[in-house]
Amino acid sequence: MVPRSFALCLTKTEGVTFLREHVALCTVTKLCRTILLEKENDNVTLYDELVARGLIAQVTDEEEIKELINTGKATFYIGFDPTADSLHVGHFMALCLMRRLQLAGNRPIALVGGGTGMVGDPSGRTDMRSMMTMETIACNCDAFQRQMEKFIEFGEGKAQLVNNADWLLELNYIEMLREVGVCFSVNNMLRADCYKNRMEKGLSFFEFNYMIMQAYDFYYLYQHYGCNMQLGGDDQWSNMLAGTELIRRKLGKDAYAMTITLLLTSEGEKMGKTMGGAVWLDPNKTPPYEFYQYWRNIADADVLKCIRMLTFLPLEEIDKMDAWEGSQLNRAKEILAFELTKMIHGEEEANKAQETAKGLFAGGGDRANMPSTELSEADLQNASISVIEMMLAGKITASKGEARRLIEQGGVELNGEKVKDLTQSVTAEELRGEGVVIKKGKKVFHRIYLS
RNA sequence: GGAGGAGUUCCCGAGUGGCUAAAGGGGGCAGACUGUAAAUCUGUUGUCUACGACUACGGUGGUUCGAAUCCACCCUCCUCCA
Repeated sequence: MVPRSFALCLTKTEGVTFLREHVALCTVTKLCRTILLEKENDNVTLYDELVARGLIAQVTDEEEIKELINTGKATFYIGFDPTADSLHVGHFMALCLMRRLQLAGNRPIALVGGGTGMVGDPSGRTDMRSMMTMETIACNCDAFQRQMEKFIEFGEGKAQLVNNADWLLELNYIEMLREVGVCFSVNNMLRADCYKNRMEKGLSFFEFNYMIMQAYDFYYLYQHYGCNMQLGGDDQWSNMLAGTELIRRKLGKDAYAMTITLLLTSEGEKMGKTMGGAVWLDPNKTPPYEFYQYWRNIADADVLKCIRMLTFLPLEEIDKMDAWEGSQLNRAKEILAFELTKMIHGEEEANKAQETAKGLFAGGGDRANMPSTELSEADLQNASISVIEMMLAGKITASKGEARRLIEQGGVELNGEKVKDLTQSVTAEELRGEGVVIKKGKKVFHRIYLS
């Protein structure tokens, strides 16, 4: 993957979008606050709500943590490793949780792993991550910060953003060993789940240290920011325990850890993966319409779980949906897709995506917002272009061979008509204005037009 | 440091000189059936200027009319011994 410089990512339109989204989010924030207030009146505490939503996987000390977060006394951190130039839906849950906790008065610390990113977490991995350059990491960290600002309020007395490069990079090896290394038992570390599947394939000493670095982060934040709790994905459990353990040994103090249930599909796979890779939060990497469609196409078995875990809809409302069956669930998918798109891209974009989808699947419809590709005269030959060429230009297929195959199998439509001829093409005239719509399979619509 | 083993297409994994763009499975994509779901059945799954050509079995050279298959060196990983 080619690292994109952050400056490049921020186009003028994105700046506008950003503002718009931010406004939309503030509305959501207000809404959530009212919901939460209502909750409090009903004597449903934050912790209970998190449990009811199925968000909590493991905790180190349930009673203490309950007390801490319900009373807004927690200062907690979540780490994000800068492995890409955008957050994806996997991070989304963590962001939502931060927000939930922040709304209840707790102080979030978002930690970007500029330092740990230099090593890479072996958890849940069967092979070593490729090492990233310093520049890539720094650029990714910046991008993360931008995106997080949409969800969490940063500032004095509010959420804070830290980068562990600030303290990890200057550590001295020998000092580190003497200070921290003595607190870890290799025997114990090897028992950790996250290393188990690496025992077969091999685990380098380099990666083995990841856990220690993460533990050190917690230790550092505890001392410098009064951070008393760490949140993370369930796959982080061992790394997080290492942190509480280190704090106990070095400082004789208690710190807590809580893991978030990993969002898996009913097939047991990590949510948010498509053939094109992850589902990103950055509209340039995953356009709102595609984002919407991802959730719209979710399996029956996963809808309610997602609504419960990811949206801010009141629990009573969700409980009602629980009774929904069969094609009624289709409605639930629509709600899920809409709510999430609204949270990430703003209400306006969510409406657009929904209308576009409805239009397309009901036939005809509004062409303006579907994914589209603009061609120029230079793409044409003799004032026309073949369907195969257009599919390639619109990145609907990866190769001409694939496009051919699809046409042969009857999987391509042009303006609602099945394409039967491999050489079929359209003229420049037809491409002007609205252009033409190519449909691949049942769900992929793409508009091609001439500038 | 020593001994042995492995590296094949998106993944797993067959393949020991031509019949191999490479068995089988998984995954993906498409068709039928549906609810933009799942399951099932069918087809398909390197690229292209497409009855042909080109690129591919860790890397680089070599042997041969011909190499994923044989040889040399190198790289990476695994297992056992120290």
